[in-house]
Amino acid sequence: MKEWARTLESLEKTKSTSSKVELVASYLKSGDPEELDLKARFLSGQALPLGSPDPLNVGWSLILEALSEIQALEPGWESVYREYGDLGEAVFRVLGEKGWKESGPPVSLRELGATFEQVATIKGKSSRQRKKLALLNLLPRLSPVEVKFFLRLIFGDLRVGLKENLVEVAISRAFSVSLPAIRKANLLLSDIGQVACMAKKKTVEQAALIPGRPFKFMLAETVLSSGELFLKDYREYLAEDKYDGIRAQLHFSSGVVRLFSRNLEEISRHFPEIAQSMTGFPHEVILDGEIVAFKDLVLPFAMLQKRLHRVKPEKVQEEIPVSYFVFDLLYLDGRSLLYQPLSERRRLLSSLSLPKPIRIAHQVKVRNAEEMEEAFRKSRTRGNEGLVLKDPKSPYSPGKRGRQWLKYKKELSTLDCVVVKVEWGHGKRAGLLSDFTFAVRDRHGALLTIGKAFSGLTDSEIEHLTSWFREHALKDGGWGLLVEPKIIVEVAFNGIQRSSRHKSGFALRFPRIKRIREDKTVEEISTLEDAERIFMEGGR
DNA sequence: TGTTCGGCTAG
DNA sequence: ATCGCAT
DNA sequence: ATGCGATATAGCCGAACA
Repeated sequence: MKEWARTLESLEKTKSTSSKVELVASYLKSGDPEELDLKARFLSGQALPLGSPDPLNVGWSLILEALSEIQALEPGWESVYREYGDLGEAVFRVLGEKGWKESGPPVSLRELGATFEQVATIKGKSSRQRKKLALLNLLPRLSPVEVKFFLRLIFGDLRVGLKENLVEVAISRAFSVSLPAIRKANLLLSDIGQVACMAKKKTVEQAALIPGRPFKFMLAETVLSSGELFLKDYREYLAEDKYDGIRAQLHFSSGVVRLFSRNLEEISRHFPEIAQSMTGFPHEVILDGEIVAFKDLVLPFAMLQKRLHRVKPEKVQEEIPVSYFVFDLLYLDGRSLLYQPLSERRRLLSSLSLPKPIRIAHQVKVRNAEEMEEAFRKSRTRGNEGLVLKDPKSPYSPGKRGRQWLKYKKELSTLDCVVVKVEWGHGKRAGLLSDFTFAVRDRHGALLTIGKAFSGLTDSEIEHLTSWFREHALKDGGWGLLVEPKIIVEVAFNGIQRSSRHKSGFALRFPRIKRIREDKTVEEISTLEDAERIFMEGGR
């Protein structure tokens, strides 16, 4: 682990992408070749292989308990935490301060990996204690830097400016295998460790799509207007309804149905009606689509949410039935279709007759802005969010968010809200008040909170506002400040729903700050009635 | 039985 | 989702 | 212009715990 932590320390200090890649490439080539898979995986911030059956189930509270048992948390550690906005960094500082020395045999990456897998399998009574014991077996044997990255790895974010994408680049560099070949192998196998080993053995070309084994999903980018799509040359898009549900990949092979969610988790048992319907289907297929709550009509996402993660879905199966709207066919009877153009995949898809709760996604061709707007309106009428526009010639490029798929959604009206509470940020936002709770007013002028947002402002706006908030604090709660209701922000969002979390009785879905309204006063902000109106209009 | 925690989903 | 940096 | 990394929300469920 020493070498791993040293490498991460160097990465943390360098901004340049090319130096990072160099560092990682030489680290991958050095040391014990038996540990190559773990090196690649741990550098990507994954404690467990993607799609592992059991998660770690280790979080803040358990970590804090374990740390206090080894006396790693001196009184006052919280202020150190606030200074750096990162638990790993805070513990690193505290341990350094007290001259902490590790003792016992050093921890190898192999042992680290084995511990993670063991921790994941621990379940049942007193599992918390047993998980903690497993962590305590390692902690005293780690140096302060190792502890720092050990904790960050558990949280799944190393915060050194390197993610799996750059690890792929480094693998390509280290073993002189072309980057596209590495990317392709990784998307098919979803195992960066295995890909690193194959690169070393020069066998990446053997990576293939395997029915039953999930791979990364193709994602879409957002477009704001129909105008921007048809400005340039003549184009034609396939416009599909954008369903508001959960994305899923269905594999049907050797009589077995497996459904996977976007993070490659197997979710088959949560949707038995989909799995069962495929019994006896005459083709081997891999499908891509969206699982939606559906009862004659498409139901809102909130309904589907009640079915998610249910161990006994039968209880709600009748009340909240689901449909699987399929929009892509990626594999058919022994043949991968990933590199076939979308139009061809779609043609083959339509030729299959899929069983009942599985349906084919609504799709039309659009050639100009008018047709696109028309398709958009119709999609909304069917209860869907908008459109996904696809280039008919495009291959299926998993893991890529490219301009080949574009999503177009409705702009919901915005609300002007006043900021009443602000909280300290984390990581690079440490020391900045970056997280705003805001309110609307009722008819008596009382301020009722309706949401919390952090994105949408530039760094300099946040910096500027931080000093303003410091000067206009009403109360310091440690985690942040209650502030004078003077800063008005225009908030955009994707939906509004009833909620007990906020005093207004509503919560916004995906709120983000559009701009600061310097021209408005608190008397002029949006009212509870405004929120109710948007709610009634079907803001969901 | 109610509460806390961890993890998952969406954009 | 958004911003900002690196290339 | 593009790719990548960093920043975080609300709601819901189940499992473990008190």
